[in-house]
Amino acid sequence: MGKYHHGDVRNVLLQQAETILTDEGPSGLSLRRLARLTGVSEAAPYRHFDGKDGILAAVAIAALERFAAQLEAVADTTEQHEERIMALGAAYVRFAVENPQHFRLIFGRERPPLDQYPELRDAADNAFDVLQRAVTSVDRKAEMTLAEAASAYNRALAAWSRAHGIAMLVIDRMIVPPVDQDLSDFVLGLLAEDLTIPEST
Amino acid sequence: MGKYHHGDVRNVLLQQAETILTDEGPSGLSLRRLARLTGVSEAAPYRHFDGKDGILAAVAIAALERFAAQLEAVADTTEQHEERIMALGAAYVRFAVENPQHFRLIFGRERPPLDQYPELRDAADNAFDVLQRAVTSVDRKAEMTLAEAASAYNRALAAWSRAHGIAMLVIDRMIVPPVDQDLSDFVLGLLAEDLTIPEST
DNA sequence: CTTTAATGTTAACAAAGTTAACATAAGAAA
DNA sequence: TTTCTTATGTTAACTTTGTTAACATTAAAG
Repeated sequence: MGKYHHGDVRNVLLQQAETILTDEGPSGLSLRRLARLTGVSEAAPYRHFDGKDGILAAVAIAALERFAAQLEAVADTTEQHEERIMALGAAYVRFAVENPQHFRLIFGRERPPLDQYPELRDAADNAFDVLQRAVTSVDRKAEMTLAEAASAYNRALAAWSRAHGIAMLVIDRMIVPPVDQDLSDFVLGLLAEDLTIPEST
Repeated sequence: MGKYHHGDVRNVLLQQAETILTDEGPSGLSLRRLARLTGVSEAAPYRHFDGKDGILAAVAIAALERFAAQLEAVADTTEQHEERIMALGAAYVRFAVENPQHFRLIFGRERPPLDQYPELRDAADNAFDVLQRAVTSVDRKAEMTLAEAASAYNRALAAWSRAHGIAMLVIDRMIVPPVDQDLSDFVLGLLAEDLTIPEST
């Protein structure tokens, strides 16, 4: 009975972990259950990953790479600067809504410690670099004064935190986007919203 | 030996749970450890709470009440509408920074299900009502047209999500507030930041 | 004083993460 | 080919946790 060495267990485990995580989130992912579902012994995953955090890190890295790629695609296809900021915000929220568990894994407390998984740290840094480059228009940085650069950085933080807040509140169902409106339009509306007091007529 | 009935175990448990949660977060709070630290048998907490979720719910309710009280205090002492929105945002972030674990408990996945703890749901509803009332200036609602009311609601969502995003990214250390600046000033700066493109000089 | 409800206790169970000890397969070295 | 080593699996154990059941004691109601 060739139960030993059934091929690339590592990838099958990762794939299965991806499925479980999508359905039940990081805390619902049990290594033992994962092993059983994969049809392998309960200790087998430890041959391929550094325990549970190791698997979560691997899934998080893959998620961050998809996230970064989607953001970059949007940034690359949007010429106008302001428009690009908005489009990035919408893409950011869209990723969160379409991949809530992955989004939570990327940002939440279940994320393995960055300093123990250098590749995870790199993946995270890269994704946020994409954001920041796109928002601060790095291609013009050479011409910027210090004050301009500082202002650009603040604008990046503002844009990021707005998108992040919307994403979080939506996936936590504290905010329910209107069903009769496109998600992007809803997000763009919130991003563009101006908090200064409207003129009293 | 009067080991039985040492007084109000419930409150001692709650207090101890509060301490543990502050240090280690909801997932670090183990019922058994809590019982041991409290000097009571490991099953005793079940006499006073509906399991782990019950304790978390109790802590979350208390936290939400403090949260709401702090927001309300700020809302009440700020006259000007725009200024009030900003001040609320700063207070929102301040609570998160000063009580990161409680903030996470209120919003995160470890929060017990609202539909199983009606008091928790009430506490949450109340806190967000305080926010929304303050932002939409409910005292003028009678004079509003439908369009104005919709716009006010959108402004409330925008303000909320901005504060929430800053709060989350700061407590997750994705954003590190400048050490040489007051936290509120930093937050107010981000809230006021305008994403429209700056004039090219 | 008796009865009962509240509150504690100990003991057990299942599930999870993890590690150790052992088994087998595959490939390198002889 | 035969042997040695490494990678990969397996089983079995240990610890911690959440939870419940069965039993004990106290406080209060009747």
